[in-house]
Parts: sequence; structure tokens; C-alpha cells
Amino acid sequence: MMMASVADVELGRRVSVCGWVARRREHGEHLAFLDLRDHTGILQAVVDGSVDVRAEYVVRVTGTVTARPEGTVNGRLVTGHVELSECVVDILAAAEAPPFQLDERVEVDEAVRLRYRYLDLRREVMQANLRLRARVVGAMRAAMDAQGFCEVETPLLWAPTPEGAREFVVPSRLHAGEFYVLPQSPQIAKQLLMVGGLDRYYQIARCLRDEDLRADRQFEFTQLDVEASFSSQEDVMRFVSRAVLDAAEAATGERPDTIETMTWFEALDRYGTDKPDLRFGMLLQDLSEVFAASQVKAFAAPVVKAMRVPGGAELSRSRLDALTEQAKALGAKGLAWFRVNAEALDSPLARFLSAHEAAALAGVDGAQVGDLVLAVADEHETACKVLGALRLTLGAPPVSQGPYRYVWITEFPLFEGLDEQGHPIAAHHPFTMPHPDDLAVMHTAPLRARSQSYDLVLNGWELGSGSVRIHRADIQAEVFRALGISDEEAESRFGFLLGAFRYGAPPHAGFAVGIDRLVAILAGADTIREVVAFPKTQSGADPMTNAPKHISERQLRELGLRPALKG
RNA sequence: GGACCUGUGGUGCAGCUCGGAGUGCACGCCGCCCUGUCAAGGCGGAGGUCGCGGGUUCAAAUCCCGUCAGGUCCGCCA
Repeated sequence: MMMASVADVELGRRVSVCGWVARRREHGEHLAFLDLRDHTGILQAVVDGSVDVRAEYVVRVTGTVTARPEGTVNGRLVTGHVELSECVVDILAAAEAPPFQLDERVEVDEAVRLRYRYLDLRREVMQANLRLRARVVGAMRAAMDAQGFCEVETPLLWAPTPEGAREFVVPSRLHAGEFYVLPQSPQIAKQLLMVGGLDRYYQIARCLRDEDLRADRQFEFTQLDVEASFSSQEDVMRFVSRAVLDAAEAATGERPDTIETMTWFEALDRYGTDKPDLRFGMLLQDLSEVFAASQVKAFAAPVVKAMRVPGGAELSRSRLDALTEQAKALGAKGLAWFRVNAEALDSPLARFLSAHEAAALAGVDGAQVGDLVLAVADEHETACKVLGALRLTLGAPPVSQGPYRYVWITEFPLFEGLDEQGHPIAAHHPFTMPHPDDLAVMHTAPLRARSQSYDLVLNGWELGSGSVRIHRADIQAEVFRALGISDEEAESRFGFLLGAFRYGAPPHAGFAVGIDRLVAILAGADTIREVVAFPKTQSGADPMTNAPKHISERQLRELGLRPALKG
């Protein structure tokens, strides 16, 4: 029987509970209290006489459910009004003193927690996180099932398709010198499932990318992967919204009101990022027109963007210098700052401003005395991104802090930037359908072309992305041409997919939701490591297993490999 | 590849600016006492290559250089 349920047992009944000893309180030879723990809670057992158990011993305790004597009820425990008396204690397993205390009072170094993750997982927070994660996944499965989707597994051993993220490589024993790769995502597989007639597919899919780790990135992560035939962008957004909202409700008990929608341009223009955090203000304001004919050299640029920092006039000069350095590191030529004083603007640039310009700056976003106004003059994207980054530095609450603000970002650019040969680079992936209005622009001004791709963002974290896929050979050929991918190259890299498309490919669209990130935010955690049972450190190591490790020469030989030179 | 923060008994911290004997606090651990505690309490005790290596100095946890580990971020993540 679980600890918490003892609270509801009728008094006087004998019950047995199994769990860990959380704490022992001895009162001489004649009385001892044991706090017993399982994931449901703590239960106090009263033992007549001393017991030879310590913290983390695994025990089975059989005792009589008894009301606690007057004045000894513990309101902090769900079982606080009862206790087990006349106890028989069976030791199921002894335990050494743990390397750290399994309570929530002290924050233990993460490296130590990871080395003894199996102990860390016994803690209440980790129990709650992993169980919340299970509820989220369960709700997602139920939502997808209810919407007519079929769960299909796809291979972990896949073919190398050099593009995008670095892949983990798996050597083949039967084909010495040849390799599989672990999938960055089941992208191509799920499109093939569409061709295969699995018209509504989903999968709780493990994805693997050999890229540097972050608070919100592990080598391996889990996505709710979705693809649907004969469906529009709006259909997919509706399917995914249902799954995410159901999951959020299962996790928190509260269903978010809505998921807003914003175009990519609007997000960049107002928030300075494609993953806007809607929990706080400090929106960017455009002052380009004010400074169009300005004499101030610092503002001689196509676009001038400004942002109000409430109360920011207090920031020290050294702090402002640090912000300026940050702005430069992000590609700005400089950062203009203006303290809003009662009299005038306090700034190195103040004396160069016209009255009109000064008034515009002092009025940014309804600025008050005591505020700071920051401005960046540059190309539109640079000016926005720099201020967007400063906005987060100066104003962003921890991601774990509510409320939850979900937003769809739509109409992403089809391409971003140019490669060495001057060809545009696919922003999402090369199978993304261009925006129907931008098919012509694709060749004349490729960087202006929009795509039918969309992201889901929560509190400044990208939860996932998706797109309408190209299912027509002629449009795919045009996109490949714009990307500078020759027919031969396309054939060698994606031949099996293009081949499949020649045999009747339904129009289809899809999405993938990052489950680790969603669960982390719903759990109030600042990193996804808190919602992954056995995560890696930032350097990609596992302090518990000591992975990655060398393997034997014999194993290498069998795989047709030679040991790498150290260094 | 780069920037920044951290590293001191098993755990969490203070000490580091301004060098002077491993100094301190809390938890845990061990022993003794204790019949209603619940972060039990009281008394006593053990436990340290101050991450590692080098340098400066009469003297380094403390200053300098390098390095390793953990973290946050940039690059990277179609």
C-alpha cells in the first residue's frame, strides 16, 4: 500500500507499506519514529524500542493505522493525522549513508546529482517532474488518437543525408567501413509514411543531434512528431494546439485560454526575435522616420529602433557600457542610450539631437522620468535582433516563472542568408512549401520569399516547428534550383524521397513539438535536464556511466575502424 | 572555436579584495544520553592533496599563468 493512501484507511486496521526510511528519530531504548517515504508521500511509523535502520534503508513496515495523540498531528504531511503503531519492521535492503541529503533544503551540485542520479530521482521534485512528463505524453497520445492519428515507429538506424545538424554516426559491422546515422528527426521517414497512405501519423520520437548542449538542448530529445495528408497549415496548427493544450491541462490542471498567432515579421519587428516572450512588455518602437533626415551620424542607417527600459535610468555607466559591448558583439555598430530625466535626456548624444528627435526618444513606449531608452540604428533585422537580445537581458523573467504565453509564429522566410556560392540557404528544410503569393519572388528576391512554415513558442522558448511540405515535383525542382542544388545532387541525397513522390504523393503538412522543453516549462524548471531521467552534462558526458568511453581494439576491428589518435 | 561564473571535510556555504599555522558556520556521519518526536533534542568525536600543475614570495585556499571539471551564453542547432 502506498504511503499517502494510509491517510484514508479506517483506524485500527493492520496495513503493510514498503518504501525508504526518510528519517529516524530515536528517543532512547523505548521509542523511535521512522518517517517512511515513497513517491506518494511520508508516513510516520512508531516503533517501541530502537531499530537498526538509517536513512535510505528499504523497509517493509506492518503496523496498525492509529490516530495520532492529541497535539501531535503534523499538518505538513498528507498522512499527518495518523501513524502506524505496533510496528514490525522488515529490512528489505540496507543502505550506506547517501553522498548527499535527499531533501529539498539544499541545492546540490549538479555534477554530484548526475553521478548519483538514481538517488537524485528519489527526491520529491524529480519524482514530480518525471510523473508530470508521463502525464504530458499520455495526454498527447490521447489527443492524437482522438483526432484520428496513428502512431508509427520509424528507424533509429537511418541513412546519412548531409544537411543541417551534425549527425551521430553508427558504424556497420556487416558492411565494414560504412555507416548508419541516428536521425536528427524522423522528417523524411514521416513524409514517406504520407506517400505510404498513413494519412495521419504521430510518434513520440527520440531525435539525436551532435551539436553543443544548452539549458534547453540535449544530444537526444523527444518530440511529438506529427504529419497529416490532405491538411493545411491551419489544420496542423489545430491538431497540434489540441495536443499541447490537453497536455498543459493534464500537467497543471488549467487549460490555457488561447494560443495567439503572430507573423514572423511582426515578432521580429516588435520583439526582436522569432521566439518572442509575451510575458512582459518593452516592445520595440520604430523611429526610422523621425531620424530619416537626421544630422546625428550615429543614426544614419535605414532603420532606427528604440526600446523603453522601465526604471532603467538607474543603470550605472559601467552597466550601460556592458550593454553596449553586448550590442556590438551581436553585430550593432553601437548602442545609443538616453536616461529620461525631469529636465532633459541624459546621454552622450543628447546635445546633437534636434528638439523633435529628443521628444520622440523621450516618448518611446510612454517613457516616464526614471526610465531608460535604448536605440540601435542599422539594417532592420540587425537593429531588431540587437534590441531583442537586450530586451531579454534587461527584462526577461526566468522561463520557469508563469504565466504561460503560447504563440504561433507564421510566415517564416523561405531562405535565410546566402552560402559561399551566393545561393540562399533553406531556413527550415528544402521540402518546405513556399508561400503561394511568393512563388515568383523566390527567384527574383529570394530572401523576401515567405514559406508555409510555422513555429510554436512558449515564454521565449521555441517549442517546435513545422511546415507544409512540397509534394509537387515542379515546385520542388524550382526550390532546388533556387537553393543551387543540382538534379544529380538532389538525386544522390534525397533520391528515395523524390522517387517516392513520383508515385502519387498526397499534399501533406506536419509539425514537431519539443516535449522536453514543454515539460520543463510546465514543471517550472530552468533546464530540460530537470525533466530528463538521465541527462548529459554540457560537455556531453554522463558522470554516472562515464560515457563516452573508449572501446576495445577488438571491438574496433570488428567494426572496421582504427583507434583515433588522441588529441 | 570563443566569453563569463563556479570549484574549500560526505553535502551546502563563509574565508580570497588587502598573502601570515586548515580558521568558522549549518547539515550529514560515528559514539553516548533521552518514552511523543516530526529539519527531534543534549553531550562528545571523527573527517581536508583548499580541483590539478607551474610561477611569484621568507610564506599562497588567497596573487599570476596554464589546465581539468560543472554551469550560463555566443558560434552551432536544415
